[in-house]
Parts: sequence; structure tokens; C-alpha cells
Amino acid sequence: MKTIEQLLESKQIRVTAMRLLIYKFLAEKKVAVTLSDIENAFEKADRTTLYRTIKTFEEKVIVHQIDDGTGITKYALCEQGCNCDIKTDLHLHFHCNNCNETICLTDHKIPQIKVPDGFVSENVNLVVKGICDKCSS
Amino acid sequence: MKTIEQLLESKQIRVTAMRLLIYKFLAEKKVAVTLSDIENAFEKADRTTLYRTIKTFEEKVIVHQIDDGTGITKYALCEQGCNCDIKTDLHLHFHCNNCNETICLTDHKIPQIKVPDGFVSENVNLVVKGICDKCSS
DNA sequence: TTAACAAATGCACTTCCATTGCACTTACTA
DNA sequence: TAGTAAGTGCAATGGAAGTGCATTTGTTAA
Ligand SMILES: [Mn+2]
Ligand SMILES: [Mn+2]
Ligand SMILES: [Zn+2]
Ligand SMILES: [Zn+2]
Repeated sequence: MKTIEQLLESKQIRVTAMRLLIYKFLAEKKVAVTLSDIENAFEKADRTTLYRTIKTFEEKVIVHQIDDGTGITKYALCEQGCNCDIKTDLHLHFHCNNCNETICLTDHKIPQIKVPDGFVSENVNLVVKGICDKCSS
Repeated sequence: MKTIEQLLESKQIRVTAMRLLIYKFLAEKKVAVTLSDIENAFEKADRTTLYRTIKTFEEKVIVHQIDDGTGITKYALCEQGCNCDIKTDLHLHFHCNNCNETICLTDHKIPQIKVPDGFVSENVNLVVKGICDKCSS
């Protein structure tokens, strides 16, 4: 079990106080978060720092971006050793129309999708919308 | 074969010059369009009118909205007698990473997606990204 | 045919999220 | 410990989406 420090260093990311805090925040959350969510959690920090931290995490494949159709991009931690950058490891996302939360269904891989002749598939985004387990019970 | 006027009237939409023009514009396009695309095509018309026309078309299920992950919502005409409002008739969309165009693959229906126990699926958005037929040849 | 009403259009303005330039501070490295 | 590269904060910008209100256009019924 790596520490967060070790994880960041292994990805050539400098360890800073802010980055550790943001990482921990993401790790505690079970759901995908928006930039505003992070902003609200760290009111003393500047929005730009949070923004660029997330962008750094994204580049280094520590978080992945989720477009759940709400118009606001969300982010969630990648799994250990995930390869979401190179198209393997495409799991689906679920967006709850009731509580508005979006979660990764990491063990629900996206099925192979057939496209017409001449088309080349490089990536797939699959979002299921409905009612989540917490809201349906 | 209905005229456009008849189609609009059958959906309780008043026929206006602007609406006819916008409908024709959408019909000629083979790809999904953004509001800006429409705006550029009709420079004398006001953005708001175009915006509200599209919204009206959407409500009356003449066009459907497409979220292709670019962050800009696109629109495309519905098929004759489509039921994209009531979840049957969910086709997939293809977004070309090269020419940035998005098209409806209307005869590629979205497969049944399994979700975990407790989750209820109401709707699915499936976007395949890659290289389109025009760009790959 | 026209008066009255409802819907459509145009203009101005607002909000929200994403993104950037630049100055300043902090952290690594020689 | 000085020098340099990266991180952070502040201010500003841009784009897309959405709204309030006045004006124009279209429909309907007297
Ligand atoms: Mn995910
Ligand atoms: Mn479509
Ligand atoms: Zn929920
Ligand atoms: Zn293309």
C-alpha cells in the first residue's frame, strides 16, 4: 500500500500540501465531484489552484474526467493501475436524476460497440441515467 | 410525404418564416449542429429566436439534443415517428475527433446496459469517439 | 373587417463554468 | 545558500446558456 506521497512522486508530481488535501478529499468521496465541490471544501484556497491541480491529476492519470450530461464536468479518482487514457478500462458512469450524484461503476465495463464501415472507434462515453441505490430504497 | 408546414402544424407549432428556415437548415445538414452553427447560417436573425426555436422543436420532439462531450450541446432532427422522448429509440452518436463533427447513427440502437442491484436505469447516453468515414478514407 | 388576445421575435442583460496572464511564493537542486 | 523551476493567488476574459421585457406578428372571434 503506497502512501499518497509515494503515489504522487511515482507519477512525477511534486508533493504539496494542497495536492495532498485534494487527493484525500477525492479519496473520501464515493462520488464524482465538480470543481465547485472542491472549492466549497477548501474555501481558503484559490479556485485556480484547485483547477490546475485537477488538470495535473488528469494529465498524470490520477483522476479521470466525467461528462455526465449535466453540463458540469466531474472528476473521480482512477483505480489503481487504471488505463483510462488508452481506451482499455472503459467503465460506465451512472448519474442519479434524483440526488444529482454521479458515480463510477468501475466493474461494469463498456461492451464492444459496433460502428459502420469506415468509422474507427477510439473511445466510448457511456452514461446511464436513472435512480441510484440510495434514492431508490 | 408531409410538407414541413404540415409537420409543424401536426405538432401544434405555429408556422413562421424563421421556423421553416431553421427546419430546412437542419434537414440539409447531415450532422448535428450547435446553436452557433445556426447563428452563423442566419446572421440577420437574433440568437434568442434561434435558441427558443430549437427549444420549441425539442419540446415537440422535432429535434433531439446531443451531448457529445465537447461541452457544447448539439441538435439533430428526429427520425420520422421517433420516440426519443420515451427512452425507446435510443440510438448512438459518433463524434469525430478529427473534423469535430457529430452524427446520429440512427440504426445503431443502444444495447441493454446492466446496472447493479438497487439502481434503476431510465436513460442512456452513448457516444463513440474516433475517426469518421469521411476522415478515415 | 377589425379589435383583442396570444404567441413569436429582438434587444439587453445576467449567470455560470472554464480558462489564462502575470506577479508572487514555495520547493527542489547544484 | 543562491538560482531556477514549479506552484499558487488574483484579476480578468470568453463562451455558452438562459431570462425579462418591450415590440411585432399571427390567430381568432365579435
Ligand atoms: Mn469513472
Ligand atoms: Mn441522434
Ligand atoms: Zn440518487
Ligand atoms: Zn471526421
